[in-house]
Amino acid sequence: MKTVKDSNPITNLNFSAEDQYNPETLEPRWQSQWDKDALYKTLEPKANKKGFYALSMFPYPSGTLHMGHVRNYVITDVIARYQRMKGKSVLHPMGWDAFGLPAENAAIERGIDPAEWTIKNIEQMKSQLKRLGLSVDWDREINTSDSSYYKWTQYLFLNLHKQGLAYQKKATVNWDPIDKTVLANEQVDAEGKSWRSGALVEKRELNQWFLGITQYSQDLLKDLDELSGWPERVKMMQSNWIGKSKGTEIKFYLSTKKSKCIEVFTTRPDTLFGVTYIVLSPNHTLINELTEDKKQQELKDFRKSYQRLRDIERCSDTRPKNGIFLGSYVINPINNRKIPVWTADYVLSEYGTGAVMGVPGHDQRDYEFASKYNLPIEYVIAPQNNDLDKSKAFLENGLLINSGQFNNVLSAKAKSLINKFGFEEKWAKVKVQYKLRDWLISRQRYWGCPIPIINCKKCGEVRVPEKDLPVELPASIKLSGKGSSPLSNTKEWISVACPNCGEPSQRETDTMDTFICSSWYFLRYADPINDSKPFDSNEVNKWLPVDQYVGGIEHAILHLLYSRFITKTIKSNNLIDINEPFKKLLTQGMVQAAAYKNPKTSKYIPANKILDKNNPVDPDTGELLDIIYEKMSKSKHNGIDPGLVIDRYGADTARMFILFKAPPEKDLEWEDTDVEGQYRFLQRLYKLTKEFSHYHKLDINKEITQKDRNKLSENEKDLRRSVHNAIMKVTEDLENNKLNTAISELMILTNSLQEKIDSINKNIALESISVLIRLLAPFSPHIAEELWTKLNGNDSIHKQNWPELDTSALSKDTFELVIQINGKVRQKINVPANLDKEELKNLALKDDISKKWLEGKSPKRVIVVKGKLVNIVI
RNA sequence: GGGUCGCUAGCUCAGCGGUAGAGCAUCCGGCUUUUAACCGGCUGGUCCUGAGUUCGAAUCUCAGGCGACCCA
Repeated sequence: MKTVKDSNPITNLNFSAEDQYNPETLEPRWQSQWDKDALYKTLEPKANKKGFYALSMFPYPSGTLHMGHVRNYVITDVIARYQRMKGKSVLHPMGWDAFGLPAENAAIERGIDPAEWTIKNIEQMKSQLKRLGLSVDWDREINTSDSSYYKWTQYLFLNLHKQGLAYQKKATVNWDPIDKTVLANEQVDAEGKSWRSGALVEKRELNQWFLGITQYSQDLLKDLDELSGWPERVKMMQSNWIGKSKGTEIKFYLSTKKSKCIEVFTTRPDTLFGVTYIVLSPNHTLINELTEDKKQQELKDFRKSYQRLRDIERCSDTRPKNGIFLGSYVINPINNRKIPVWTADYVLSEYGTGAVMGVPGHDQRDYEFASKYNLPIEYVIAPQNNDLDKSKAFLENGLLINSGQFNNVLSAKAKSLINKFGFEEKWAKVKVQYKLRDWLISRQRYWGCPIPIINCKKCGEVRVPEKDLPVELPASIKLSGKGSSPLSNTKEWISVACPNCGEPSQRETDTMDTFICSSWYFLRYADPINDSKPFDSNEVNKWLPVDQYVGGIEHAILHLLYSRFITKTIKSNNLIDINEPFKKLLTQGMVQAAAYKNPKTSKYIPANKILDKNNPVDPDTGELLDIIYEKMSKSKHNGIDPGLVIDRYGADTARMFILFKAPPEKDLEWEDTDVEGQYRFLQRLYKLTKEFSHYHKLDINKEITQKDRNKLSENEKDLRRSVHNAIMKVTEDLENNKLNTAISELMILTNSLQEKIDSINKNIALESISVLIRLLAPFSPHIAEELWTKLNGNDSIHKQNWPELDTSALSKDTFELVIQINGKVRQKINVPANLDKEELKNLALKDDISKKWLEGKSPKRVIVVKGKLVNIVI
């Protein structure tokens, strides 16, 4: 169009309505065709070749698909489709994390059966999901709340029980007063609120089931090193969560009773001379014994106030610390000094030994505590170079002072000397401490996987025999949401004969944390309908580990840590070969949208009530509103329904937008105008191809011969360079999950194609279009398939090979040589590509510009970068 | 307080020693059997700041600023 007029100019022609890009009809048509052809059925990996496993974190079936889901599944889908075109057998499954509270809440609030509610929601979400055109093999769909699945969750639980990794103990637990259930620590947020109900969490003592994840602390930490395909920050978060610290356990014997001692854990044995008091956590096992009679009431009161505090708050550096003196003393083993025993709210019973040594001179929290209660502050470490500032705690390492035989020793050295000394004297031993706690899995809830244990008066806790699995949830029971576990009210279900002795016994009425269900689902996908075992090892070993796992950053710690843990326990049972379940991890960012907030009232105003989006005002008060980009949510009135976007623009546009707008791991801001931009891009490509196929009945399946290649015009060479440049860039970007820039490259190629299409050989044009739509296929599968068909391509485009890069097409005959004078660009000249350094130098020096700058003098220095520039230093 | 990652066009991002780029948006023009328009074109930049290394720094080093996340 731009240069040579073609006899058949193919732009600006008019087509009838049915020829317009119409995703509304085109997309469902292809979706049902793909279904009919079973196009996305999982193919067996070729012999001795591992398949590619592309996995999205499966959704909770809430009933409504939101943009976060769309982003997650589309990212994974692009990766799956790309790998298929690269010739891999791909496993790309989908399922439902279907147990959990919302179903139960629906039952309580509206009397709906949780199972029915769940199934209805799954149907609804599945049909919404299908509109996205995902290349999912739905034959492998799983549902964790279906007994065909949870039978095997129970089976795996029994294995854990056999290994001693599932056990009961009394525990102070987080009690959610709204949901009336126990929460794991991880389900309590930094503000001490339930992650689901938002209620302020309380403390209670109950008998609970735990999984012994702490037995794997070391492995879970160490094996993070294997995970080179994980984001650093996720690994760091896991590492922090596991929280390894090396330190010393030190015994402080009672001053009155030489046989009894308090053990404390410290990472700073070098400060032992500076201990001026000991603090027990308010729940410490020795606390009653160490409290004077007249202080018992005070202790009771103190504990009461302590109960209400949340862990995070208690340990916070900024909060005032409270404590009481218990009235007894212990002896510091290194200097035989008598020091008082206190209790305080800043010491956690769950961590370490539940007791700490107070070193106010060298610990911030101890310093504040000591200052508040007028306890002596002693300095035993001094900085090497500066003076010691006695107005605050000195936290760093340094030289020991006031420390007897250890004076003038450096902290690091002193630590090992004191450890050794204490070890010989039998009051110290080196210990590795982890912050990680065992995983509390009991839930006093109905809609979860029943724990397959029978409590017998004679035999104790007895495993349900494997042949009796699954222990099914009793159907249609009344749920009130009040009191203890709903299962404890189902008399018939509970009563059962002990499998050991046959005596009347009772079933366990707690159900499992849903995180257990989701800790092995990625294994089940490999063999989803096996009814004789959870999965066949051969099937698992064909696909696992997951090659690319995609999901939200909110699962950086819990779900991923639990899945790693369960995988390791299954491996130790020799059921699978893998040590780590997820080879590469992509944590996608949130989908955000503009929310309009009145800064005075903190109220969010729905967008449809705002007339001018650039200067939003409150429709009621006329006050100016803040525009904030926040995660889509009902309360902020900024949610955008994916269904409506697909109605209006089609799934391909929705996919393109969500992939293009930001790199996958970053937050994405929804912008209507940008969605339209994507729609226009697809429409332009559609029209271009459509018109081309209308005028040129060429065979897309025919290869261009080398002979023809040798006769290419400059324009044709340029286009071919763009084509292969796009192949290179898009491929690289896909390999690195840089999906946004990949789409940008597709646009660049489209523009360059459009510019040249009328002035070049039509076979070359067709070849370029063929490459372009194949590169587009993973991103926009429907339109790519439609255009492929329009061009009479063989079979489905999704069964085509990924375009191959011809690096020779990238090279140019000439290039633009930059001439710099003293590092500044002064001239650009076109030169042949094959010149060597000397020739380039001479060419540059001969140029008028250089002569002008040199004024007849010779240059101080000339730097030549081949294929790029010459820098003349004067 | 410590750590990690960012800061490049209005927006989202590439570039990571050698010519500052893409897409979208804006703006202008054209076309029309347009009305989710389309086509063409033009704008637009102290590459957060300062110092250093270098023939040459957006890129490397150091210091500072701002922001996000994690830990305390």
